[in-house]
Amino acid sequence: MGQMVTQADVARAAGVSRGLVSLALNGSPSVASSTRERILATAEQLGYRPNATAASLASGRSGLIGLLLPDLRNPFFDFVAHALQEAVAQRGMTLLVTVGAGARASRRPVDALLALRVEGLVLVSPALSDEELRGLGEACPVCLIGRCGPGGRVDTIRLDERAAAEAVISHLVRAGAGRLVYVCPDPEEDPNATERGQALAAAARQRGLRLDTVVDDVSGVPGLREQLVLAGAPGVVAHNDIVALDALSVIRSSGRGGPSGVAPLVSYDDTYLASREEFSLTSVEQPVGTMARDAVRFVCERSGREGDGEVGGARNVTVAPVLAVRRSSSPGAGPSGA
Amino acid sequence: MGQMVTQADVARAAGVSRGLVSLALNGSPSVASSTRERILATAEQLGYRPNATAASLASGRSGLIGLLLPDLRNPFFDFVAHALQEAVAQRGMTLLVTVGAGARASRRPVDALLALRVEGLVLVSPALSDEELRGLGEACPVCLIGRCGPGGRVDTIRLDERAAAEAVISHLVRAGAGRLVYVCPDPEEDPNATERGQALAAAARQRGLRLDTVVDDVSGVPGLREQLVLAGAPGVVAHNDIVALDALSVIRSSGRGGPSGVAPLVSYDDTYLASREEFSLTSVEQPVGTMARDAVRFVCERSGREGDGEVGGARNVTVAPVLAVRRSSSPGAGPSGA
DNA sequence: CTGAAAGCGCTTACAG
DNA sequence: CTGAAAGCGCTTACAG
Repeated sequence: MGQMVTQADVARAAGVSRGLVSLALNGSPSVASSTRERILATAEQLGYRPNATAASLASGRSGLIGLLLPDLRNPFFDFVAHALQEAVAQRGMTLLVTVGAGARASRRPVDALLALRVEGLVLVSPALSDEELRGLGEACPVCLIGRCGPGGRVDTIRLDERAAAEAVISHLVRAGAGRLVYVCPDPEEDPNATERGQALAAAARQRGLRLDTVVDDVSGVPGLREQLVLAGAPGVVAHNDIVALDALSVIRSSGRGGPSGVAPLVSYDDTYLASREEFSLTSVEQPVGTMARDAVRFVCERSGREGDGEVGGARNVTVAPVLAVRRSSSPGAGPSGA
Repeated sequence: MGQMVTQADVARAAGVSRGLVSLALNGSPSVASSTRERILATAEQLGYRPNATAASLASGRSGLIGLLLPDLRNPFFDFVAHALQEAVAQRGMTLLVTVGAGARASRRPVDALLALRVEGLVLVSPALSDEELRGLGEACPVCLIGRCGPGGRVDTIRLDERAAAEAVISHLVRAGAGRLVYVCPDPEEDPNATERGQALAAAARQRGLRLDTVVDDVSGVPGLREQLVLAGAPGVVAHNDIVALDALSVIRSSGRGGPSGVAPLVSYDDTYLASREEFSLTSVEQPVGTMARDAVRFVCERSGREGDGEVGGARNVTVAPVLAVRRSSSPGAGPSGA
């Protein structure tokens, strides 16, 4: 695209040195405001566009924070991205998003981010191994959201799974569930499924209840259908709102003796899908804003951009769940959508 | 994060010159394979990580393609991002995603991308003015998806709105609609709403049918509810699948005399939401794969990376719609979800 | 097949 | 308050 105009061009046109242009453009207080004005006007007029790669190379800081998302289909990630965007923009930095699910597909985007010398990396439910994550943590400040900590220098922020499981199960028991079914995606896709399943199993066991796990895959949730025909309606826990939609349609279509589902359902993430009238899903809400702010702060502290002194080992923060109760867990009220 | 190891470090350790390391790392054929092996091994062992910003500065090409998405909530954007990702990866380039809806919120992410010297910019339904877009087109190869062309050097790829409107309206007429309602988001948010509305209005007018437009905002779609109580069920056109969900719940909840909605509904984008059993939306499908491939090719041609010679003025490509017919437009069959 | 050298556009001490 | 200069890590003709 033609030749880009550089600070040198601006300096020449404004009759000052190259260094001064840089200072003026970056708002250094040690530039006379009259000079600054003139330089800015010249830059504007010449159509000067800053070159962030050159600045990054020279200054040693890119002002970039990288985000890896498994996909862009789950509205929960929209929450997360927006919240991070805000925390990042507030620091005058830029958020770069890349997408990759699974270990293989995550590697390339992450490497690209590292090559751009991001000052921090936020990974949401990454499918990378603990060992790989620790390795990343040595190369760059890393904070995980929604995945348990691999150790090393990697910080993590996640839901208190134990408390969430407790809240979910006790709610379902109150709704009349005598046994439980956990519907989760392929654990390869969401590494957190294993941990969540264990927390739920522990909470169920404590009450002497049985918990079965079924996987939601491309063929739907045949396992759930089988569970529903057994005696006694189970309480159903969906790993997230997306999975919950699949579970919900199985529940509704297998409703024994009535137009409404009989099995109470609870899911996680509390996205807009959960609050939609036709689903009205009881769902575990996470304080995404806080999580995002902490994540950005953590990586900035590790990069030396903020805070004082060295950050030592991994920080593992856990946030309290809030159960947003809706109709899916009180089938008596009957779902709408009919 | 400690000091990163550079090519100079690798050169020293391997006992070769700095230039040779660069050539070896980039797979230049003019490096003896034995030498290359040794250099690669040394780099690996030292934990060398390429610095893309330095490479970009030195070579004059970043290998980056920027994508601006309005949000990450609409599953259609997941399609688009994945398809672009594929086309970009195939060229060994990297896709950088940023998010911003509205003119104001789009500016910063776009500037950040430009500062990183992306070799091309793909903007999905951008809310920027024609003038701004033409300006961008002077600074960088730009391709718009789903928005009409601003002229200048900006290429565009979009649905053939005339053909789509024709297909949608004739389908609704066959489904018994005697008048029409178009449900769209705030045109500030999706600049394509205006154009789509006009295409629909033209198609309706040609049949002597009336088309009213109602806006879907935070308060829901009160306008649609009013329309539905008027005499004669209208055919409803939703601007996209997200809007369609809102429209659908209004239609279902206002069903006069039966459990199923009476107004046939058609939407655009054909995302997974449309194909879900409980919605079963008739929706206009777009060939996203082709669109993405073309978009990447267009910007690469303009950047001089591909093709021969200069690309002149704007190329405006239009793609044929395909109507995926489902139950929402044949209310007689009755929606599920009961 | 290999090396020495210039330069990409910027930032930043260091002198004045 | 301003300027001259070194250097960030890499790529790439240009010689050998």
